[in-house]
Amino acid sequence: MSGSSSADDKIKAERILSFLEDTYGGISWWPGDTGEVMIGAILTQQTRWENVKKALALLKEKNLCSIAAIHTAAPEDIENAIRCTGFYRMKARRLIGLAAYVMETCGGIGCMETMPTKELRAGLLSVNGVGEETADSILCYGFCRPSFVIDAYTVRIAACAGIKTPRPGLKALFESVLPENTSVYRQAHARIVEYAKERCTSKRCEECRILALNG
DNA sequence: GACCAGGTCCTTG
DNA sequence: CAAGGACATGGT
Repeated sequence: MSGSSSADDKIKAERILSFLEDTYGGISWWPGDTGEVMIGAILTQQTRWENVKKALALLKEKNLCSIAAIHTAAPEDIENAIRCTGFYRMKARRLIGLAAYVMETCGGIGCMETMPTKELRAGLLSVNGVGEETADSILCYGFCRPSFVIDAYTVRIAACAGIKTPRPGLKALFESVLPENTSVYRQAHARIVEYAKERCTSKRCEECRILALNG
C-alpha cells in the first residue's frame, strides 16, 4: 500500500488501454486534411461530433472549410454554417483568430509542418480559444505529432479506474505507458471515447474500476 | 422541461 | 489557485 501512486496509476492505465485494444481493435478517426482538423477541433468543443459533421458539411458547401477561406470570410457566413454546434458566435471568433495566426503569424500550414512539436504546441496554445485538448487534437490528428489528447472522457475513465494523478498529469501518464507513436496515440484516444460513450456513462462506473484493478 | 455534449476564457473570493 | 459563470444549439 505504500508504493508510489504514480507506478500504481501506470499499471491501471496500462490495463485499461490493453483492454480497449482487445475490445475495439483498430479504429479510424478524423479523416480530412490539416485545415479541416483544425476547424473541427474548435467546433467540437463541448459539442457532440454529429453536430460538428453537419457544420463541416455546410462549410464545405460554401467553400469555407479551409483555414485560408476562414481567414477571408465574413464572420456572419461562418456563424451561419456552424450554428448547429452551439456557441457559434464565440466559435466563429475563435476560428477567425486561429486562421489569422496560421496565415499571418506562421505564414500558412506548410510553414507549421516544419516546426518542432514543442514550439508548434506553444504557438497553438497562444491562440485565444485553443486550450490543451484542442491543441493536442490538432497536433495528433492534423499534424501527425505524437501528442496524447486528454478529454472529458479520458478524465472520467481515469477517475472511475481509481487513477489518482490529477488532470494536468494525465497526458504525461498516458504517454509514459504508450510507445511514442502518432497512430498509437490516435487509436488509444479513439477507443477511450468509444468506450466511454457506450459503457462508462455514470461518473463512477464499476467496470472501469474492476478493469483497472484486475486487468 | 431538465440535463448534457470529445472546452476555454474571464471574473471572483 | 479554486470555483463559478458565460458561451448556445440540438438530442434524449
